[in-house]
Amino acid sequence: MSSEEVVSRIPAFIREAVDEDLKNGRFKYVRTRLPPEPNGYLHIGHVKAFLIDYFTAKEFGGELYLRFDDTNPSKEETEFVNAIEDDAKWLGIEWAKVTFASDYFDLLYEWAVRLVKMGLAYVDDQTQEEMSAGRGTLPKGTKWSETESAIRPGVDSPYRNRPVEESLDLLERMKNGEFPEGSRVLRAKIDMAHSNILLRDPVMYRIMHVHHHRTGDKWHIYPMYDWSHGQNDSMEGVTHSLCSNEYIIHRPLYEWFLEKLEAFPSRQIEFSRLNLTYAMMSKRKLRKLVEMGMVRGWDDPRLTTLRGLRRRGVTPEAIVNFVTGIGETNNDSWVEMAQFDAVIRDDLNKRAIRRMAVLNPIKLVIDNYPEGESEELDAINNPEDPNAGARKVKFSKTIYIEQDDFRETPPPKYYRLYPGNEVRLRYAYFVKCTHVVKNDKGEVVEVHATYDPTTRGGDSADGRKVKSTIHWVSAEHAISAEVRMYDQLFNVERPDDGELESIINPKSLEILENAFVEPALADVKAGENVQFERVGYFCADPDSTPEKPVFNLTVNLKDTWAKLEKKK
RNA sequence: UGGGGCAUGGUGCAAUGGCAGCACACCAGCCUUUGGAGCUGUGGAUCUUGGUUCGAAUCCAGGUGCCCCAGCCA
Repeated sequence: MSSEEVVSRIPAFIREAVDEDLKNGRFKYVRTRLPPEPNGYLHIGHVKAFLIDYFTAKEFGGELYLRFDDTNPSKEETEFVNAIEDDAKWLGIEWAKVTFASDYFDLLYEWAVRLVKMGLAYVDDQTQEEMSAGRGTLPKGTKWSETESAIRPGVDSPYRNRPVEESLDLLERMKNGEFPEGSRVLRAKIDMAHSNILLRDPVMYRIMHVHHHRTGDKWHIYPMYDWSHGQNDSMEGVTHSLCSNEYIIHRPLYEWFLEKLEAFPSRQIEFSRLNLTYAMMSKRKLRKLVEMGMVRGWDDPRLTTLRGLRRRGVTPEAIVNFVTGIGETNNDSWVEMAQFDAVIRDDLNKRAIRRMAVLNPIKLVIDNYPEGESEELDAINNPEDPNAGARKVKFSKTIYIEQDDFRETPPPKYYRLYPGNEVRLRYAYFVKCTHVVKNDKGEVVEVHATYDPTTRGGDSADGRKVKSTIHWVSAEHAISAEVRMYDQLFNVERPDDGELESIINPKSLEILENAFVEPALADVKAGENVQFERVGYFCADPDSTPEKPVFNLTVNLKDTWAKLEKKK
């Protein structure tokens, strides 16, 4: 009946799973969680998980918890907790409350004691090497393809059947800090011959004499991911624990613990991670890029960190539209950056005001325009948005135009300015090129033209047409600006594959110091989106000063001519 | 080699036994005071081999390819 269709932001396979759980009574409500580890800044790869969690809760009338996974104090910092929260808020994610894995350390320890008492966990005194060998696997670093025979079954640890009381005592003393790091661990007692290696008595606690950003020096043992994540989900009453495909093999373990403990049966559901061509998602390499100074920081506009995208001028709406638009499955996939660019353009086309800016200026002198005079012309702020209003732009005898908009000898299909050709100056007049002035080296330093005063505003009274409209700024009135032009940071499509030094694009940043923008941009605020007509979308950078605004290229406009010319 | 996961135009996603469709990209054209935006159109895909069925992208069996796992990381 209704022509309106409710558009879901989550994939069918998740919606169906949640529906089923609600129908068959496994759950009576929906609660999801975002589990970032506070050891780095958020990038667009995280956004996919964030949005699936957020929209799953939202569409089922449930709630979302933001839970920091701070189980490894040697890697995590408070700085990142705040940054992640800020970024998620900026994105528009809303949560019912913020929690920490460390909030549950006490209860988790009680649960571990229960498992020991049930005979389902034990303290193991083996060295790491002994444990690894006992697991029936090859040394770290071995490629699966180099394994010549079937994987061997594991061998029980000599400590596997030690008395419950002994494990209990040892665990207590591990907690109290009586033993050196690496000397003992608590392991679940599952099955050393299991075909899924994760179930060959996985480690639950390891000894770490490390200060924790929230619990201080209280703990000397810290839980592993598998002995924390699912338990926290359950303790918080999280119904659906949505994560990436790499955790599929962890699911049996996730379920084993909760079943044995007869705890709230949170359900883990997986989906594939987002890969974006020409983007770096590896936290380790992202960090290296920053530390080596290959980019200017975590918020460098060339990075697909949330902070980088924000500084570049990408709006939260564009990010959400993009990520929900590509859909989710269990397929490995690489989404083309061009698709992201298209969404960004679509978003900015509707919201960005239009201004004229000349990035690589060359002087155009209008010989028949009166010396020393100027006038104001009407220009609209956004043809896509009538509410954006209009402005005045100053026009005078000497203006700057783009070097690209003039050729002394035009190639075929070139419609812009060249000797003898007439073009329209946007919102101003028709001008016809008469001659050029060159320097000693034979380079054109000035273009001369005459204008037709009857074409004021850009329309000819006699109905004559021009094939091209170019942008300009009045030399006398323009504001000097710095414009930062960005290109792909990497010269390979899938940068996670290669070594950083060899795949980095040395020309990913070009700084144009001598750009000019129209006076209406004098009071531009950092973060403001603007389209430089015929060039691209830009965003005012925080580095801007009242004397000299700085702009970042967000994304260029589609350039049919550039494509045409490239083909030649 | 053991276990697990995934295969639909160039890319990403639909089609839940009944005409293989959408978006991005590509190509051609229309329109244009942004060579922008918009509009129209063309081309191009079910990994493979069998089977079940009136009918298979979908179900079954075999094969092939790619990805993940042998941290006291998450």
